[in-house]
Amino acid sequence: MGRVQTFDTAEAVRAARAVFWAHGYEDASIPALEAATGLRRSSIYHAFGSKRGLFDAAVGSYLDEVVRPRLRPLTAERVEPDAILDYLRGLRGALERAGSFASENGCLLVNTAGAPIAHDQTVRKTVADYRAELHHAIAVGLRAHLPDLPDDRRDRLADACTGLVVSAFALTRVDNAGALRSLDAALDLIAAAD
Amino acid sequence: MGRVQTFDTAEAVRAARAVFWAHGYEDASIPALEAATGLRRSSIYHAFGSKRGLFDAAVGSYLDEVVRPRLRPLTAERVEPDAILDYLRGLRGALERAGSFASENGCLLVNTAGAPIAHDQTVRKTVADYRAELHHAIAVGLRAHLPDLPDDRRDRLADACTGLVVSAFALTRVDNAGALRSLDAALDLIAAAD
DNA sequence: ATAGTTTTGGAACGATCATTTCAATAAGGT
DNA sequence: ACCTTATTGAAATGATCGTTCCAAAACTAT
Repeated sequence: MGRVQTFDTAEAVRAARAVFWAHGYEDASIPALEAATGLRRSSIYHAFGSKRGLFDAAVGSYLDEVVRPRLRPLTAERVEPDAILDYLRGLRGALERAGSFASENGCLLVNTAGAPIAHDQTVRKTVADYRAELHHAIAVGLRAHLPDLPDDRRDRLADACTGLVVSAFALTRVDNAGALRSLDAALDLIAAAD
Repeated sequence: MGRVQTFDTAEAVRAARAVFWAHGYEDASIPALEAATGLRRSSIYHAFGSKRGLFDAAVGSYLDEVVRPRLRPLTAERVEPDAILDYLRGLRGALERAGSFASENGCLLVNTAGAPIAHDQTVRKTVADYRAELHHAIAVGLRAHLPDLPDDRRDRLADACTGLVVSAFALTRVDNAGALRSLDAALDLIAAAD
């Protein structure tokens, strides 16, 4: 055994994640990634192989540390009846804070969906899987909130809520007020289904 | 008067528009724009000043030739009761055709919303205005379809439909089926409000 | 035809991009 | 303390980026 890695991989990926999140894959330059992670090119290439490798790691970290923790109350063993409302309100709160990272940058994966790198097959699948995961969590949350709603109606309501969450993410950077209206519309739909 | 411009400006802008639409602002290279328009750099820079100038022209052309024609039946003097349904179904039809330009590339402005260039103030406003225009047209269409619906309820329904249209555009490149579900959810909401 | 003006082709610009290379450095394991 | 192996710093690679420049070509107006 020789020298051991001095930096924390997860920490470096988190730092890179923020850069990709804010600037997108193509505009996240190696110098910017160096500055954010505190690593030199050589270390980055040694640890992740390529810019793309680092991006993939960042996406994995985003799913594990950002997306899924937020979704957990909706997918846990026992789901509280108001978990879906808490989720949407929590998201609204995050997007509401003017100048916050979330309100300025939305969702890493939704941004990616419209970016050039989305022509890549693997990336497409990642984003599509993310949408499915989001939809599933929302559907489970709706079942706990509205146990008497027929399955097909609940699934349609989940489609609407999922779409509205996606649109809030897609819009927030450019039209924060519009993004909040999307989330309010989702909360309204759920209230109306009671 | 000297030599007159040999190419058709509107035609060149249309060609450039397709490049920006498919690849995004930052990944639309000058060589690609030259190839698409059939113009040399010098002509492009002479006519539009910069890549950004060409992009702005492309966005204007997109609004005038793509967005507003589609929205016209919703904003005309007389609005047919089913105009809003026709709009959503027409959009669905366009996104449904696998491999079509629309299904592969969504909306130029929604893609732009998540791209790096969206940090530019002017671009932000353009996209926000677009969303407002879309929302207004949808609200007018809903008024013709559901004249008895109270104003506040109609406005909320318009928020939901607008958001779902945006999410369909945001998703289609990466998850076409998910995009269609968003539009179906919008059609469902309108049907349920009858 | 000629003069005057604009467009155009082609080459060159400096800047920045992602990636590679390699020697110097650092830190286990023995 | 030594040897081995991995990490790191720094410089260089070739490619491509958006932009500029200028002389040659093209066309209108007189």
